[in-house]
Amino acid sequence: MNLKILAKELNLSFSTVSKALRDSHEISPATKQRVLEKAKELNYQVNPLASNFRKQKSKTIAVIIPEVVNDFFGPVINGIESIAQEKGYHVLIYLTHDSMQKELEISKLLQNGRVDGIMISLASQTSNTDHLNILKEKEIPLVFFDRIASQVGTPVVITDDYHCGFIATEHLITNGCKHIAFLTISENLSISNDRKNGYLDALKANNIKHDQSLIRFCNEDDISNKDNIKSLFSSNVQPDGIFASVEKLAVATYQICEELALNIPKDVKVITFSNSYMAALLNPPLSTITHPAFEMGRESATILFKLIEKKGLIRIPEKTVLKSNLIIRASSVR
Amino acid sequence: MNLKILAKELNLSFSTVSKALRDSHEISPATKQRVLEKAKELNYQVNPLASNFRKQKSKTIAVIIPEVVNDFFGPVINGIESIAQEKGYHVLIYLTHDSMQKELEISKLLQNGRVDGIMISLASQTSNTDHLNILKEKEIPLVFFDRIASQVGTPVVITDDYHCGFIATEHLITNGCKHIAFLTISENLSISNDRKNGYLDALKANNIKHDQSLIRFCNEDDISNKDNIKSLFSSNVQPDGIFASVEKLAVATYQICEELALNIPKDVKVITFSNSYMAALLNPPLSTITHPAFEMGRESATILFKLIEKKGLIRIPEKTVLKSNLIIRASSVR
DNA sequence: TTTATTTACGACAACGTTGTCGTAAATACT
DNA sequence: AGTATTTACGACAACGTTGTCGTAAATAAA
Repeated sequence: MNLKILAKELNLSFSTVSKALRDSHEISPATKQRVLEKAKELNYQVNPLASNFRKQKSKTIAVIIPEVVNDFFGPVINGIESIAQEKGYHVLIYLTHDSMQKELEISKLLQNGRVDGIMISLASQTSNTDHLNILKEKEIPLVFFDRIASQVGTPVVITDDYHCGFIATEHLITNGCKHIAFLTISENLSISNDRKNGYLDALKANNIKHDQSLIRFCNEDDISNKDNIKSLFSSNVQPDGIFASVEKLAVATYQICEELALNIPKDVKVITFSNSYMAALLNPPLSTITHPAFEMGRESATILFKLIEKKGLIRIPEKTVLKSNLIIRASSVR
Repeated sequence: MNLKILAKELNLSFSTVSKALRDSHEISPATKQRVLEKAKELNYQVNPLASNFRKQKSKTIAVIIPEVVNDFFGPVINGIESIAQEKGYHVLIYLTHDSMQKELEISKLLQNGRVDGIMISLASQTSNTDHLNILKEKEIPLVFFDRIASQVGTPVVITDDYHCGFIATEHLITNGCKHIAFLTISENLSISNDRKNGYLDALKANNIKHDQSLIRFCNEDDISNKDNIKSLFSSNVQPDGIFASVEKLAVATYQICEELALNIPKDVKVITFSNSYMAALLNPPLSTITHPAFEMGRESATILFKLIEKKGLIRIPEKTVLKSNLIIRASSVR
């Protein structure tokens, strides 16, 4: 089933049929009608491979993320997909598992017209962005969200991580914490650094001397992370507050506290970045800074499609900042 | 940059270059070497749109799922992606949001060669499978996982839902429950029915009369679900055990119990199907039946690729059953 | 009526690749 | 030496669509 067969059935040239199907003004309404009916009758659908090739457009976007087992990236994909579906685009998913090498390989796959645009949230191991600069040079529409690389010079969508780092820390201080530990996952990641800077500035603003040993870098390995956190409690300055920059570190903290028979929030208060709806059901209910993940997906997809459609080369704001939500629960109040 | 330009640079015909790049036996090692070097130098990469079109293969598979914000479908995608990446395939994601209409539209998009194969987990609203039979008739490789439609006659990958329904119910009975409510989400879904049948048979095997009012069908609306669950406790037969077939219903149950000042597990015991790693941290820790989600993704992707590659038309087992895990925690023991 | 313009369609050339086929030259077999 | 076979490459025709261009016929303008 293709245009030629359909055209033969209709006694029309296949270019006429093609134009009729795409509602070209060159074709009379009567002919369009005939063509459309016959197409429906024979269940004709354009061959997307041929069409994409001819137009050198794939009607597809790529989403590159570190992982998908996660209450943040899930809703982000959801948001992206909702916009893509509206626009008639298809969504490819690529996982980096926080590896720069994987991210590099994936970028290479996307250099050659396979997709019309790319949305990416960086791997935590990504320390340079040459591979992304190449995409930018090839003029492939590119949008960063959450874990961004602003130096590439494409639109970015983020949350107010610095501010949230600041107010979450201040919240702990207000609730009596003097020794607040900060658990983070990467020295490369924009979000980690923004959150950390918010934390540091909040300490400074409240005249609390910052203790480098209270900042702990964690990784993918749950066991070593737990050891890392546990060692906090056997050091000179016992923390009375823990600020986790990602959910899994808060969960690890809960487990360590259980193990060490430390009461949350009496002995140590906990707050974390997290999008889990189950935080409220934990024992005790966990205070969180919650991202507008779905909106972030929608917002960044919307920007990407503006880039793709380039309606008269609109200027797109370089940076879009969405507001996160501080949700105070029992784990962080006295 | 394309084959023609590359060929001109090398003083070779473009078909020779094409063959050299694909390591054809028709080309001498020396020439291959030359071509490969030049290709690298000029950073030549095949145009995937042209190549896909010519070969009528997209090197892409589609994954159709109800939602992605979920501790089950996340790891499934992860598993699928890990196999796809190995095989050099790309992964398209489509969300149905449990709507049959969306599922139908998506299937239509995939009828025409856009993908080389499809993996699907049915929408809860899907009540007939004509749209999937069409895909099957068009001989597009198709694999169902978890929420299957066995009548389509393609390979399916599932867990032992009936058995888990049985043993989870029996576990509650062993712990003293006499009136066990079953919370489910759909009358169409294979998994719901399998789980329910396990539940019913366990009751029968233990000589407990089954009370139809203890089976509650829930939907997408959290508020009406809560009302539904709440009404359980104001009926004649107060349940002393709740078996939720999906996590969100267990969470709703926790909230209702909080509201009604019912103690879990003293007043009512709770067990649920769930893949959340946070179940252990709830108050009280929640007993779960946990699926091997990652393995299910890998297993079904592996089967799909066998179908795609059809190495000598291998026979593929119609049904693959993976074992789920019953994890007993405080919420269900006396 | 003559000339300009619009309408409605067909012919045809891409898009970049892949695979089949043809064929000189080189090598192997009688 | 003559014939058969292999090797290594080039020519070329697809794949199905889209968009440009050309052109009869129909309509409008003069």
